[in-house]
Amino acid sequence: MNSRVRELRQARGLSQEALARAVGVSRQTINAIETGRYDPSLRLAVHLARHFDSTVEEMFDVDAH
Amino acid sequence: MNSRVRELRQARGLSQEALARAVGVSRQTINAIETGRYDPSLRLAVHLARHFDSTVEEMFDVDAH
DNA sequence: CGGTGATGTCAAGCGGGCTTTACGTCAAGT
DNA sequence: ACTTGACGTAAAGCCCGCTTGACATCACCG
Repeated sequence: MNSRVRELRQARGLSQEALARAVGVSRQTINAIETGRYDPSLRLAVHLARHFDSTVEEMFDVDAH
Repeated sequence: MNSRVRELRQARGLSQEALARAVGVSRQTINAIETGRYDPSLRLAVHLARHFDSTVEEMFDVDAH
């Protein structure tokens, strides 16, 4: 699933680790989502969207691939 | 996780089975989500929100419980 | 050159999301 | 009384989301 996590994270100058701590998951989880290795849970997706003042629909492209 | 799936489904006069078919999952999955036994995946949550012309954030209360 | 931060990825393990199959209950209608 | 539809739930099994721990690479900087 494509997402704008990396784009938004970098736009704010955050490391994967800093974002991971901010949303309560491990650094590897953020990396896996950014590299498309797996999709976040609904809960994590909402937390990520909130963190970037966005919405789930705007941040995650459920239709890609 | 609380959701408005049951409320919206009933408002449209759909059975769990009809909704399940519409969003591409089993009837048991819809039932489990409505009864709070587990949370939908991000993909399914988006499909459900779309089906009801709503948004993920409006349909699912990630903070409940 | 040596150290540090950021990133990518792997492996093992746990629990959860979803499936199929299968029951049981209840309401409504004939 | 019987059937039918809708719902609730259980069990077994598969795959995925997430964890910790570990290792490698690369850029940058003293």
